[in-house]
Amino acid sequence: MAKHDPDLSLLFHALSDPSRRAMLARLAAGPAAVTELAAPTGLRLPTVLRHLAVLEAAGLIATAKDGRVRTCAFVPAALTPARDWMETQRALWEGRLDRLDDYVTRLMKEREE
Amino acid sequence: MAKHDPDLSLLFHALSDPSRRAMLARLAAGPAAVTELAAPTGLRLPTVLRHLAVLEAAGLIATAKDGRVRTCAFVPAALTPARDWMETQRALWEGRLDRLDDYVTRLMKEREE
DNA sequence: CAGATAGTTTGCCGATTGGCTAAGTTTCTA
DNA sequence: TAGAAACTTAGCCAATCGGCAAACTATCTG
Repeated sequence: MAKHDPDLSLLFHALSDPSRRAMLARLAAGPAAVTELAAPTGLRLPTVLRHLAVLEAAGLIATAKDGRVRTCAFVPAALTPARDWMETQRALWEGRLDRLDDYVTRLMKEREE
Repeated sequence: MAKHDPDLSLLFHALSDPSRRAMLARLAAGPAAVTELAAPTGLRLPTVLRHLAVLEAAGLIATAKDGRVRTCAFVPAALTPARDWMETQRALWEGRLDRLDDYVTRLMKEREE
């Protein structure tokens, strides 16, 4: 129980840190340079760079270097696997309710006989 | 940049482990006892208990002890903050596109003059 | 060319994580 | 009531995490 869905693990892990979520939120409003992302966090550049590496490994951002400036951009499509997984859980849950419903209905019918 | 949304951090962190996701998936199909959850994972009971503690701290499951058996149940509503956060990011992103669109439109108009 | 700018790499630190074994505790059940 | 069943607690371990300072590498800009 460990090898499956490594992407999903990377994704949820990337989202589990407030600083990373803050950077993502900033990037969702438009691309930004590393220093620009670091400013509001109060974190040092090396720390920010590592957060960005985590986000990039999860596919949540894409970066490119132009001159001495690295520009980062949000990749919203990366969120869909997470959304899909949660939706699957909900569907499973609803399926369970349906089956419970069926069960109850069957019980009622049997009682009628 | 650390105090905000502690719940969201707990939530995403809880979802970032494959064993925990597997347990949640099992629970989405209906309540189960601790040993029952442990079986398919290949993990020892103490390890499973700690995973369950993480899930419960995130509000993703509720547990209750009846006799010597602890029964665990999925709490699907706990997923909504995560879903909402992702939806907010998407909305921000779309807002950005709209603004880009406005910008382009304005440029075109200026060019016409 | 001499700074200043913007990243980047390296290496350290304490805290947290995910795993285990061993040794309880509580609750059935024969 | 003796033993099995089902957790539970305590404590250990290696690996990862999130943070930092210091030193280095490019790339502008005056």
